[in-house]
Amino acid sequence: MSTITTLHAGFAGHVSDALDALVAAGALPGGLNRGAVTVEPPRDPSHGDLATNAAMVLAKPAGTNPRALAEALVAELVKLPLVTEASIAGPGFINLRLAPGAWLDELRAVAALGADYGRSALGAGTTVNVEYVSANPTGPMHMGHCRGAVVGDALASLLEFAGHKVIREYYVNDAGAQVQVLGRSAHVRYREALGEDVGEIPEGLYPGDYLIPVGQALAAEFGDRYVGAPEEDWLALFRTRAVAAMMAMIRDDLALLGIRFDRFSSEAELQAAGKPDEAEAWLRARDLVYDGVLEAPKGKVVEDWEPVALPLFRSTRFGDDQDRPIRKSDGSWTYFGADLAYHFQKAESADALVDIWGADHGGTVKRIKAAVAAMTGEDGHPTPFEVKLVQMVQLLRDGEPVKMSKRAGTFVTLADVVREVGKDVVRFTMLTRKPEAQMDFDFAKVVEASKDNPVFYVQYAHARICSTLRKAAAEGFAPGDGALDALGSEELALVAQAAQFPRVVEAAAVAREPHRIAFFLHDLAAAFHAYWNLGNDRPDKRFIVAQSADLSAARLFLAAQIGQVVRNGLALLGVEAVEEM
RNA sequence: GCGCCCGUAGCUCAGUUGGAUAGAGCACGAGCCUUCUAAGCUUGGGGCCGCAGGUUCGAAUCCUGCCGGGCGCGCCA
Repeated sequence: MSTITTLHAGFAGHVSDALDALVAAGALPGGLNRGAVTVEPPRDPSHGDLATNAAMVLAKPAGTNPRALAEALVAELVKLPLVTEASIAGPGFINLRLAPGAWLDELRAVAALGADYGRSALGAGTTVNVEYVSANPTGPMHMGHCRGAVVGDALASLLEFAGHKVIREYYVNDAGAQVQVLGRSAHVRYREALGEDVGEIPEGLYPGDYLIPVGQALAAEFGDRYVGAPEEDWLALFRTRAVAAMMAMIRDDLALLGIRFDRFSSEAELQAAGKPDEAEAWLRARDLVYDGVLEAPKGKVVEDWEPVALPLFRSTRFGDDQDRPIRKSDGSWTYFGADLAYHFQKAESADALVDIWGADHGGTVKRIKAAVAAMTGEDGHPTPFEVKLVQMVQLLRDGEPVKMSKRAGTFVTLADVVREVGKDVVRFTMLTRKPEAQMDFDFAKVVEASKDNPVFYVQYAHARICSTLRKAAAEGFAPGDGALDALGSEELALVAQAAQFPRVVEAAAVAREPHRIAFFLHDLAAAFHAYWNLGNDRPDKRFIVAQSADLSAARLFLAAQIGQVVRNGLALLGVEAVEEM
């Protein structure tokens, strides 16, 4: 790993050093918590290049006033060679102006670090398990799964880039009633493959054509052996084969989006290995599971409701509204009972857990958080666990909602959408909104090649850079950092914009919000396009200035590094940085 | 009835986790192509940050209560 320090990280350190100097001089008490101290660019660039709130947040605990502390801090900060001015503003902000050399150093850092520019050690090598998609293995992926898939995958990449080890995990729900239905559906297709006229697929089974090849494969393998046989002879077998086929199909769908998982965990295997039993025993020993009577459901009338004694997990002790059953009255595991054990299993090999769920599962967040808290928190340090809910995506075509019905077979598959608009468009679009907000996905708009469409806008910036570098090479100019002093304030402003990337990566990783990268890229692309257009009216502001090899080399070096930052950002989102459009 | 999420320009949305005069795109008005890609840029108007309190040096951001929208509320998955 390189020892190059990026600009923002460097100045965070400088402010910290200045505070240490004040402590050493007796001007500030030691041991203050500096967690709230920030060093970041001010919202209004006219205030300077960097601002810190250190004096304001430390004044009160230090027993002094912000102004006095700021003055002492300024006296330290002006000693830094790259600081040209340090001033106090407003309630006690300290604004710093930096020498051009600070930005030029950053530009060299981008070049030196290349694809690693923006990579952070923030995660300190701790392992984060990110579970996402986890679509039921009963059919192809549809658009309802898409957003969670993209958000989860981008988040995983982001956390890796921010210094975590990441496990990308898919939980295969291959143990519930729905896979029994899948097995029966496969049996119908199996009989059909053997020549039987099965007519309409019966109500309650999966009617999709995607099970036809599964039936054919079963027919080829087993002949007519299971045609008239009782269900207990074939259901487990057919279910297993059908699930395997569905998972193969889902992997193909995911591959279209460029998504791959490190681990597929099977609910059926989890149960076969006795994990839920172990969890129950462990919880019972601590009186966290007891036999109790479940309350009747609220908010709607259930006619056949009968109070029954069930093993309940005391989730109310950890903030849930109600204790939750882990087994059904027939003794089999509820989804929650197995999921609880599953999360405990995940926590054994990770320092933190993140689940990406659809908003329709929001009602079960409290119980699973309660379970993780109960099972990992005995030592007082529960495994950090977050559930990110992604809201549903409304599909539109020219402003009209696309009607979807599983029964009518008109649901929109992920594969169809990716084929129609492309992986990059799907991925970027899904990341241009914070996940917890509802979004529309209009086929007409997302393929539009204009600035209305952020995907093309960002890719266009990268393509322009590549095109410029190609043209320069053809004319005998090459990027070089030998005369970077030739760069002026407009160029340095562009560097300042790009230099935010490492900060944005860290902030996005901490917040688990990959969409921030997408917005950063849009802003950077806008800054680049604006700079580019200076050359329309003023040939002396173009990247290639025929009269000056030095200036051209410096500007091309700048262009190349902006391109590098765009590439690094797009890589996190899993979007291709096209070189030509 | 309860829980979770959302409410910011006419529309679609950001807002650096409590910072300075709240931003961008679309739409509307006015400009910029014998060009390194105009798939772009410049510029103008447009705001009770849902409402009301509270917390503090300081609130779109945190707390409480309302209002409006979405999702969910068997032993389903």
